[in-house]
Amino acid sequence: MLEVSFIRNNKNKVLEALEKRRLGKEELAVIDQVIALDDQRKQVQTQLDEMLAERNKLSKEIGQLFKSGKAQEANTMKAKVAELKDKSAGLEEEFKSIKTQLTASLYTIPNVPHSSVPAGSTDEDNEIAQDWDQPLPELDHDALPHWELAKKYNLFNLELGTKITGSGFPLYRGSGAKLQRALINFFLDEAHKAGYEEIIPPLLVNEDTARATGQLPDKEGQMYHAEKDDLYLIPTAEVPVTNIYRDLIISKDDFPIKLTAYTPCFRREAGSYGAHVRGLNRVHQFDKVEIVQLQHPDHSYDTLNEMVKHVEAILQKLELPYRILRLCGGDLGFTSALTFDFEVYSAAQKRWLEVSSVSNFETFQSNRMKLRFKDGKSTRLAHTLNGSALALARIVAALLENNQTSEGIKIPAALQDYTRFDMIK
RNA sequence: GGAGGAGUGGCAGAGCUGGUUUAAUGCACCGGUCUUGAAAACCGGCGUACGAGAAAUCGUACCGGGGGUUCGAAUCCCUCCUCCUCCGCCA
Repeated sequence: MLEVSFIRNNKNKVLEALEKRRLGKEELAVIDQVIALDDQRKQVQTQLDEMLAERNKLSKEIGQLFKSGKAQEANTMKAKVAELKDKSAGLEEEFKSIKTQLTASLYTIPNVPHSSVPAGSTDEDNEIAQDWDQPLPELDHDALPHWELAKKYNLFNLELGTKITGSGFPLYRGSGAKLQRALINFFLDEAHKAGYEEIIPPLLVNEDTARATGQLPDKEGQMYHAEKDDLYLIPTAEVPVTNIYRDLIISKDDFPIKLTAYTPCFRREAGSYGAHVRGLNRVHQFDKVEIVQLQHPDHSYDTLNEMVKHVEAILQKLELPYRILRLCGGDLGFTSALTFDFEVYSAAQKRWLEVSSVSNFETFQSNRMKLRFKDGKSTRLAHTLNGSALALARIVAALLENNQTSEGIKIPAALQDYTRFDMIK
């Protein structure tokens, strides 16, 4: 979330930025509410602090009086302090209530978009930052979409997933399962070569963790919730991995911190059925290798760029046609300041599929999770970034479709070391 | 799951028969003196957040989380969480 001090000092900038996100007048009004609440908070705190100081002082005196045997005087003073206590109790209530309201308001304010974020409302307004400049693959007219290929070569089975769990939980088998494992190892090795430390995090997280990265409050609907234990299944490894550094003050010299993790990801994706979500296009459980970086504010955009290049290099090795989108204000995630989406071309479906999202959250997450660093004498919030490198399900869809031949499905050269086969037959 | 023990500042570790403890002390860390340089020694500094103030500085809160008793709580009570030991179960 944004810092109140930032909102106070940059009110107009914040308002302009939020307009870029296409927020309505009501949502913009929250900025003034926040400032008003903060004014109240300060006023009440000043009064309360004075009262408590007085109480502390008198209590000490009472102690002294008892020690020197002046019980009579001490008892009169006790009554006085008791009175003071009643007043301060009321004030404390008020203070807590204001702070609760303030926090609740702050939670509704999304991140300020970076100046380079284009105006726009929907995904149609996203800017193509880097287009695919070669001809797109053209398949024979009898080319199959990946869900048909899956049946033909026995690679994954959606009906079995539905039988075991429900729709959107694919079951991979045979070469399909091997391909999945190969991709995970390939992605992890690429991250390792780029200097990321590998993490295997818990897949269930508590409320504090989900709140720190921005999944809670308000986005409960996205996550599966194990109610009995009040734990959430992670929608991305970003959540547990970034939270490693929750409530920590690190040194400036620790930057950059680079972490990677493979995890399954669970997303409820309520209410989306139809042709455009067939096969692996949109599922409730998918595998993903995530990269996370913590960086000094002065260098986070260089880091974002580096992460974009990392994802790009992987897609090139997989020989997949891809393009990079700069998300517009309306499509930008709640917590992000700047996001680049990667899409690969899936040749049988003849459409672009989102396979990665690389974002700089600046201090939005670090403020929530109190992730700071020492910069000389001052303590400052760090910048957090993350990106998918990469999400598997749709990569698999594109690989299968684009590489189908009459003899079988070709495996890209870079992956053959991992699959140990060069063709799915 | 059963029984017992424990959670204190970056770490170690006192305090826990409630009131000069504003959390002792040591280590680590930072600055200084000394030294050709370093080490050692010595001196000083050394948490976070918020508030008041031009500033110096002062104040408030925080001893696992939450609540309570009291004029006053690290210290007493309740509750939750976590860790350790033993027993049981188990990949």
